[in-house]
Amino acid sequence: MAKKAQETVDRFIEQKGMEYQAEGLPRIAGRLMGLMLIEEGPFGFGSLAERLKVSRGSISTNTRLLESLGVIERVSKPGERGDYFQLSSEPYLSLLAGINLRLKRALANAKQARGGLPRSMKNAQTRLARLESFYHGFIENNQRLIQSLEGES
Amino acid sequence: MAKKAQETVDRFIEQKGMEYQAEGLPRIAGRLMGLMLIEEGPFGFGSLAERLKVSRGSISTNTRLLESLGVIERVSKPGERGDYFQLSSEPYLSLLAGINLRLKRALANAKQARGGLPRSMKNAQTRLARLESFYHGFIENNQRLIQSLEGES
DNA sequence: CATATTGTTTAGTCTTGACTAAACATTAAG
DNA sequence: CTTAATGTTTAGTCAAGACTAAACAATATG
Repeated sequence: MAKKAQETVDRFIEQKGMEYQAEGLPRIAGRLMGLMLIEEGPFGFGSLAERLKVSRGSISTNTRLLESLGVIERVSKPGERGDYFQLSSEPYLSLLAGINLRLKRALANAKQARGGLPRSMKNAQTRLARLESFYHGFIENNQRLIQSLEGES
Repeated sequence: MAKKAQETVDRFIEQKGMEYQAEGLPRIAGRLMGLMLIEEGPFGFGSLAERLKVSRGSISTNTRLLESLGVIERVSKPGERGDYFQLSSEPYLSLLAGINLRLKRALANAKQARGGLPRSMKNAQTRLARLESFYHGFIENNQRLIQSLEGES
């Protein structure tokens, strides 16, 4: 592979690591995503550990994390013993679903609170109603994006 | 205030604390947001420390964090020495702007990577293009939400 | 000036979690 | 059966950061 391409690949992997870290997720999970996005899978368990220079334990933990998020999947190769991993067919669908789940919980909390307040707390009622409307709009947006992604698959 | 209302208020504040923590932010920042959403401001610096039973240092740190996110603002009261805080007029605008900033950075990273890859890596090109399209859709959604919030203000 | 109030900064504690190395259980291969 | 391989779990280390108490600087008040 050309030197420039190799540099591009490595930089992208590290960038994804930093992006994940900025979102409060493990850096290694981000690097795994970066690798799987930019190189050809499926990837063997051991080869991931070697390639990213991390322990097998970290591969185990972080692949299971990404699996639980639905962005990668564990596959098997005929005749091969070990596990292999690859990007899910629609990684972003699962991601959006997870985001919406948390948003819906927050929305429910706000609604519950507003319901428990006396009518006299008018301003609080208004602020909570606005919060709910924001959550609602966000959730709707995501839902639309989910449908458009489902449409093109 | 009715006992039920008080319980509702307290529960909401703690819920917001947990929500913030789940997003990787300090719990106290979430509690501050919860309080300012559900009770009437502006809130004095010292009263915040007492009300939430945390140190003044924590109030200082977390109010400045929320200020930097644009969701609360520091105000002054005529004749009063201390600082007061209240929810910004449009807290969610700033929040959305911050999200879009990070998304745009990630989008730029993906574009840069795709540009640095040889044409021969066709599948990688496709995967990155899809990633970019996802980011693009998400950013557009947020932008639309921002405009609708600006419209109703 | 002396004292009190206010917000920030600093020093230190404590918890959390990311990560590694090694032990482990399971299963395949010889 | 023995050995090797594979993935998970465990024990332990390390760093990051949330939080507190106290020192601090600045300013108002008497």
